[in-house]
Amino acid sequence: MKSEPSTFSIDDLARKSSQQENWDGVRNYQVRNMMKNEMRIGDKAFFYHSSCEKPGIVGTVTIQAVGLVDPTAFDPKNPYFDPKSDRQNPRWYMCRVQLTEIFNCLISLADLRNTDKLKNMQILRPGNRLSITPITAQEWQIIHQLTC
DNA sequence: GCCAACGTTGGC
DNA sequence: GCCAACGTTGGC
Repeated sequence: MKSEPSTFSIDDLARKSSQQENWDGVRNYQVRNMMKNEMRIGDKAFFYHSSCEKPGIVGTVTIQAVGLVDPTAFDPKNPYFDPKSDRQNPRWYMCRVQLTEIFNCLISLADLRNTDKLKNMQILRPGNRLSITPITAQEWQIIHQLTC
């Protein structure tokens, strides 16, 4: 799960007293469908910092809730406001994540690219623009072996 | 700031 | 349903 650390970093998540946060503001249909239909409570995800000086994986989260209506779409003052979504017929959904691990060191994008067994990961494909992408159990294990 | 690689929009 | 134009993402 990608987030721009200037908007919401893993440290921001750690500062929450509950160490939980709604993953709101997603305005992409494929990603919405993942949060609405494919994610399951208890699923684990890597937290990835994107569009920053050192892009890469900084820790892991556990999914606490799935398929929640995203209320930011209803608020005209919210940057993620979408007039085409209304409470009777919501267009956008979110999930809720809980902080699980913060890695001692970053697993950089270069580290991921340099790992042969990860070369088919969706996030490494050219033009990948989805803020959430599925990974396999094997990829989960291999990435954990890159931690220090 | 550049640019590739998308996704979205809207006219037809 | 097609497709051009436009907007966004995100690494570099």
